[in-house]
Amino acid sequence: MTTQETAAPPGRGRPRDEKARVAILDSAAELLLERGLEKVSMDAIARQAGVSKATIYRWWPTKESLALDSVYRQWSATRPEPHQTGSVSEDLIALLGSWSKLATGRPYGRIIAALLSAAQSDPGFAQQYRAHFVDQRREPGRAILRHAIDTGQLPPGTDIELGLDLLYGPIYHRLLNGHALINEAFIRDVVTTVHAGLNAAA
Amino acid sequence: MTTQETAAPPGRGRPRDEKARVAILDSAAELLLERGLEKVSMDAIARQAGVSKATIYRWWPTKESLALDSVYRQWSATRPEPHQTGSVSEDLIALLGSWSKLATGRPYGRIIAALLSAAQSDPGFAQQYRAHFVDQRREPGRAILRHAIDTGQLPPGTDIELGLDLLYGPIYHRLLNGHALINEAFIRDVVTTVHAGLNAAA
Amino acid sequence: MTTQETAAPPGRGRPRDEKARVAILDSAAELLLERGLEKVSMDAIARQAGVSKATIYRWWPTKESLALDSVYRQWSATRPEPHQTGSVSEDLIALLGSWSKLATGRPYGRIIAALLSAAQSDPGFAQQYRAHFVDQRREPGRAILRHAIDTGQLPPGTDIELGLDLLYGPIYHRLLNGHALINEAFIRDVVTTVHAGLNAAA
Amino acid sequence: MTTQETAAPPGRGRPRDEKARVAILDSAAELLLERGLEKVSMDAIARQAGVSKATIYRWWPTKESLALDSVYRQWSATRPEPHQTGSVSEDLIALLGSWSKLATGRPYGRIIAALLSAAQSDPGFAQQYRAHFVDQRREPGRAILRHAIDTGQLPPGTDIELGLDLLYGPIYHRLLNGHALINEAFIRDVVTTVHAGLNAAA
DNA sequence: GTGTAATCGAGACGGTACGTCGAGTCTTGTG
DNA sequence: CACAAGACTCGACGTACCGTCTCGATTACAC
Repeated sequence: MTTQETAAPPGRGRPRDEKARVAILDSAAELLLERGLEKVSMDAIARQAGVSKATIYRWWPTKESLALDSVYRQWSATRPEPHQTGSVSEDLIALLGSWSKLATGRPYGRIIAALLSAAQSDPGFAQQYRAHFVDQRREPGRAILRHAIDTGQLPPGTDIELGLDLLYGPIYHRLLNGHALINEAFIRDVVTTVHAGLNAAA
Repeated sequence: MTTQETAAPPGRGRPRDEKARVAILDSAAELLLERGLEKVSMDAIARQAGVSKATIYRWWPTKESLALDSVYRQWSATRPEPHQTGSVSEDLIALLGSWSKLATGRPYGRIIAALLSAAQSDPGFAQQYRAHFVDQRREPGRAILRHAIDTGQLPPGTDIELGLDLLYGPIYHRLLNGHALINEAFIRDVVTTVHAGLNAAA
Repeated sequence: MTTQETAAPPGRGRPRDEKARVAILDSAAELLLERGLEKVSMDAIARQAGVSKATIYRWWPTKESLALDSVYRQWSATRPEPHQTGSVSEDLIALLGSWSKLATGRPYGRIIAALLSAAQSDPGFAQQYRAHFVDQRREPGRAILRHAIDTGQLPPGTDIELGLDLLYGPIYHRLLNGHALINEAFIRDVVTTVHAGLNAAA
Repeated sequence: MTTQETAAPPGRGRPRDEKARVAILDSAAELLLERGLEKVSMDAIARQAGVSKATIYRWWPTKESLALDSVYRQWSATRPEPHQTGSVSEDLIALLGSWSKLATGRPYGRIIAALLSAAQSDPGFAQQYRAHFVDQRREPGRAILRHAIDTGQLPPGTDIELGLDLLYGPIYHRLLNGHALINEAFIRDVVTTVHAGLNAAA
């Protein structure tokens, strides 16, 4: 689930200090939200976590990978029950609404932007980023769209990946560019329009 | 149009060296495309431009602002005539298609991502970024949508800003996340679906 | 008297601005005494003098040469009449006393030290420094010693240059090292001891 | 004996790299003698020593303090046995002669001048300079003069500090001003005259 | 008066070094 | 082994001066 090996094999030597791991992730998250990725130094994280810098580097190769794990951990902690109402629109609005609330509730936007930026020049990191943040988020949406096709709320030939981009894209767009607010009405409008469009365009 | 003041009053003192200005912008663009923002140093840009670092800092406060001007200059150079066919869909496809070709033709994506990331922590820079890259891009789209409403191709109450987010969002989403290709079919699908959705949802 | 050519041949072109020359020398002296040579920038001198930097460089090749002229001008302004009493000791005490008062009255020490330091690596400047500060100061002392030999207050074979070093050396030593005070008693002791020594050693 | 703290308590953390310390001091000395203080950059010293600039700044706050340690180290290495012959004059000539040979053997003069200059504007540095170069040098001379008083070669009331200034001052004077040579004859003349003077003036 | 020639203020320029900061590595001793 | 402490390399940062250069504007003398 995280970037690095989960642990050493059985029990050779001193075992990994779990408290240190948690302290690092928590300190990182806190500092990242407070200052943003590029304004947070590894020394600061180490100091805040009461941990040696070497200990961080033993488990995370770069600041970015630590940030990724750190934020992912926070986002995973608040995983809301995807309440299936049966209606595509309502399910999507619930899904995207709760996620957008999470994303905009604290300054995650700039961490996401920084990770996104780092991913542009590092294919390996890009893959990790997508695995944790893109795929993980798209999967429940994909399930809802699939279910919608099965129940006839969307035509059989519907391009699910296109649909997901049409749903997530606009929200990410506003999240990153900040040119307009992300509120419930916007989420509702996006879902409604895309739903209608996918039905009509078939 | 650029970041800094256009010039001092009339002619007091030695005038700004226009050749240096162009050399800086060109060198910056070249290096940025080659390596990405964070891997390009001001020293490298200065060296490449045959210019002193102080001269760069005299006119651009940060590397980011230079990158912004530099990329904007390149994008402005290739401003294609938005050929109005009269059909919303065709006009939008032409607009978004030519832009996406420009954006994906060279590794602009990572520069955009870096600028976006910088904008998250600097409101002043965010405003500049939006003025140059967001607003500038949305305006022709906005014109097309307005015209579509006038000609009855879209219902009168259509939310234009929502429409623009639905059109640009998915493309930016793929550009930045790289989880799927941006090709003509995708552009066409986005436009078609959004057009249909805006008509149906009214 | 100064470092640079006194003027252009006859009168072709705009003549040198005398007010600027004085303003530069005065501003330099003021700033030098206030901050010391290495903490004073040419820009600061130019600003203070209400003069362009180029104007300074037109007449003085380096900051050091300007400092030399500037301090020399101040020291020359207060040239006290060397009142010949007829007694070697009294004449020397008067000479060295008035000079040491001048030198210690304001922080000239650090300017002298800086000039001295600059002279170590630049033979041309060293020569100028000596001409203005060393020779100029030794000459009246030399006259007194010569007169002392003529009047029998010092033996005929007295090494005058040695005597001058024995007189000036200790004062400079305290001026530069600051390990002990330079007061009238010290001057008197130096003169008395050296006078006695030169007489006894013959 | 040096500028910085000798070490951290016992053994916490990686110990200071002794090889780096020596390499820095040696490289500094070499470059300083070659070019003089102001023409040597910290980068050059770091490069020559095969060391990072940060490592230098960790242990020496300024270039001047490094130069001081560096030169002091060299001067300490060649500490000649002060051979007591019993004669004040001979002892002093031996002492001052060997020191002046050391000081003039290589271009230490300009480094001394530069340190002296730096000391003029920084009381803390001035104190360090005096501790290393002035006091350290005066002490053996002081011992000789004290012994001379004890053995009746100098009168009981002799002002030792005055004597030291009369001895060292002229030599420093010639060293820094370069208006005349420092040779054995000069040293002998200085010592003889001062010795005679101190005896006669009492 | 009208060149002609040198001056001046303003300020941009190339260059060099500064001293600092952060990333990531390495080297100790301790648990 | 893991880990705390902390020294280390590397490379970039943004700033400060230096000394040079282009401007346009001024001020004299020579014609």
